[in-house]
Amino acid sequence: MRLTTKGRFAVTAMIDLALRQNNGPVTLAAISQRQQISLSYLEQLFGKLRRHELVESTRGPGGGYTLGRKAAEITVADIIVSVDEPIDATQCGGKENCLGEGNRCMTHELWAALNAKMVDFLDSVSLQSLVDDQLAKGLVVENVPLIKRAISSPSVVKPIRVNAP
Amino acid sequence: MRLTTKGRFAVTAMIDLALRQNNGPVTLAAISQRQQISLSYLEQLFGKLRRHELVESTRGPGGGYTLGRKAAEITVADIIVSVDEPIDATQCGGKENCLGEGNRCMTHELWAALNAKMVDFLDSVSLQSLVDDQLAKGLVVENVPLIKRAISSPSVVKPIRVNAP
DNA sequence: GTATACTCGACGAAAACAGTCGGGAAAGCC
DNA sequence: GGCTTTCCCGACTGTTTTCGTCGAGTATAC
Repeated sequence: MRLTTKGRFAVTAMIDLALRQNNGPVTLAAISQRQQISLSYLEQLFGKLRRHELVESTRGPGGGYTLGRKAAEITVADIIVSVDEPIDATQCGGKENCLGEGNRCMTHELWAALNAKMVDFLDSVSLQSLVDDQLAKGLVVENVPLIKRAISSPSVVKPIRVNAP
Repeated sequence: MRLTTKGRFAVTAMIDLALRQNNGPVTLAAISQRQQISLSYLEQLFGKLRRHELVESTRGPGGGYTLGRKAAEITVADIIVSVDEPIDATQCGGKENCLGEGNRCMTHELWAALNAKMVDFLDSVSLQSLVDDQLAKGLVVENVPLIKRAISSPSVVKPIRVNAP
């Protein structure tokens, strides 16, 4: 289990998605704008999330991403493991006799206990609980009118691909 | 809160230290050998741990490191924070108006909840509890006689020098 | 004095991170 | 069909962090 800003981006984006998907699919461009994450980087992360079936995609106009399961059934551990590839933490590769000596790799053993504790913990935190935390804090999810068949509006917010420096 | 292999090394080394310090100070050379961590890298990590007063050092022959407090009073969060400098996780630097708009930085808010949960959790895991886990698992802290010493010896085990140039 | 062991700073290769770019492919709308 | 929207994918680049080395220095014990 590793935890970097990469995992933070993924978790943050997933909370954003969970908060807004009732209006239909959410585009990465919108998340990119709100969370100030590079669109292309989000694409990479969501590619992994999709392959792990945490989100589903819809192409074409009005498309975007939705959660693959209910928010209550997605855990933080799911998200972090999806984007931070496993790369098994033990340098011995799971073998028992890491050192030729009778002494097996102790590092493996010592770390395993804490690692298990952490995975258990992060697996006990659901995406829904984080969403609830936000709502309880009084966060207002403004219903940005996401009308599918809007009259041809003159004010076209064109999401550009390149983010501001 | 960040969690990388660096933190893992530090935690592992601290468990190793806690398991063996009853015989007196433990040298980094011994930890390096047992845990397969580069001696110089350990020196860097323990420099930080010492500056955070998690360990104490004793110079000279028979010297080494001992815990700065009782193992029960050292938490995993203490260790990880010591080696992984803070580098506050929010790109807004804690400011409220990250974006010029009325919308304050949402990323900060969304992440804060989980971050707090994790810090709380890691702060609830003491070094002692990890040590107990190991002992419960039947780990034998053999007093591996790294050198043959005379029967009448001081209470200090002298490990051999590992990295002879 | 000498061996031990911590202390400190500078340096460097390799990996991961964060972001970029360019092109595709499916879907909806005219 | 053509057009736009949006996801999809692989390759590329620059920066930061990891991980480790080296060399010199200081305190302590014998």
